[in-house]
Amino acid sequence: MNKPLLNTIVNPLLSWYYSSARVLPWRDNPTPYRVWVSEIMLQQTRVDTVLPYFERFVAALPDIASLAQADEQQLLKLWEGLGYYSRVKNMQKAALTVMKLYNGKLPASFEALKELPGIGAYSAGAISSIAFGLRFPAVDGNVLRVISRITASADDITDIPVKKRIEQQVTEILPTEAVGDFNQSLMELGATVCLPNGAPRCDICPLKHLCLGFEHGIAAELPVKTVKAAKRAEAKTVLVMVCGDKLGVTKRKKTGLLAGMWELPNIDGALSMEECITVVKDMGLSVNEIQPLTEAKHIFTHIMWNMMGYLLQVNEARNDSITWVSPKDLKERMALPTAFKAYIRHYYAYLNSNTGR
DNA sequence: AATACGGGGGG
DNA sequence: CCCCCAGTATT
Repeated sequence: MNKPLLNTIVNPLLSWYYSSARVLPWRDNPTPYRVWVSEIMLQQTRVDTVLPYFERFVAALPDIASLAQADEQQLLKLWEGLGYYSRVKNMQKAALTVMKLYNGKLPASFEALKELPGIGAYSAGAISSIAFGLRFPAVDGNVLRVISRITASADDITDIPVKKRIEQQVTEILPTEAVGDFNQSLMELGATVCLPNGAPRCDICPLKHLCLGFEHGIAAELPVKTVKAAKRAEAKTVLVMVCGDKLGVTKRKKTGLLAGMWELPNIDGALSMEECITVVKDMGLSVNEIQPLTEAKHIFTHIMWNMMGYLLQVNEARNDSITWVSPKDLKERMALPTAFKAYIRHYYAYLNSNTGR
């Protein structure tokens, strides 16, 4: 029913895209591998954040074969700070499948791509259209917002059927030529002009003359989304344990939050200095000095960590659970989540204050 | 249909 | 603070 309206956006949008699109490294040389890597990195992540990660990743792992055989810690290190770490593990699983089933080349098939771990409807459509020129839609948050505004739709875009309907609407207007460019033009408009949070730049929009949301003065009110659940708060006590110039780290379990990454040893709850000393002694370590550190907060999508920390100088002892690492190894090898950044800083500050003596 | 899963940028 | 982001997998 909106097809006549939506059909009219195709040519203006493509023209605008060819004159105004940002220059991005994965657009320069859109091999299937580079498009794949970029699309996975861009899941729930802004372009500016991705740029340095993308260049470093494809330089270290230039093809699917090298990704397939990479060490997991190397993968996590390349992804360190980018978040949603299962993305890179799923990419490696997919790379192994591609080596086995498709002779090391990504299949030029929407259905086959969507079967691969980490590739859902959006990413399969993006790779299909951008890397292979196949006529499939790539409907991300940008596109849901742009289409909602153009059609003045107040439907809740968190609703699965609504999302399916918009995918269908976009499918109907996909051009036969330059389908990848068209999909990107919709996203590009959403990312640079049809901005979220009630801040669309209708003044500079190439589609304002045909946008129903603009015509009715409700573009800023759209799209409609249901609110998400509140995040829970957790108290943590983080240990910055130093032995000589080495730092004590532990590895997180294989599943769940920050799976498989290294971290500073930490205990649930806010421990007093005395409780902290007891815990560390129970780990088989002897404490020479202890000093409370500043509090820190880290906010995940669904959890908030309220952290207290202690700097401890300890003697090395028989202990299976702690790994002692040099500053160099910490920097070059260990993948640490951003949540511990505040306390890692205390470790480096400690090293600096010691070299002065 | 709801929840788990990171982190950062901008109002 | 709150919102949202070139989403996917699991329950």
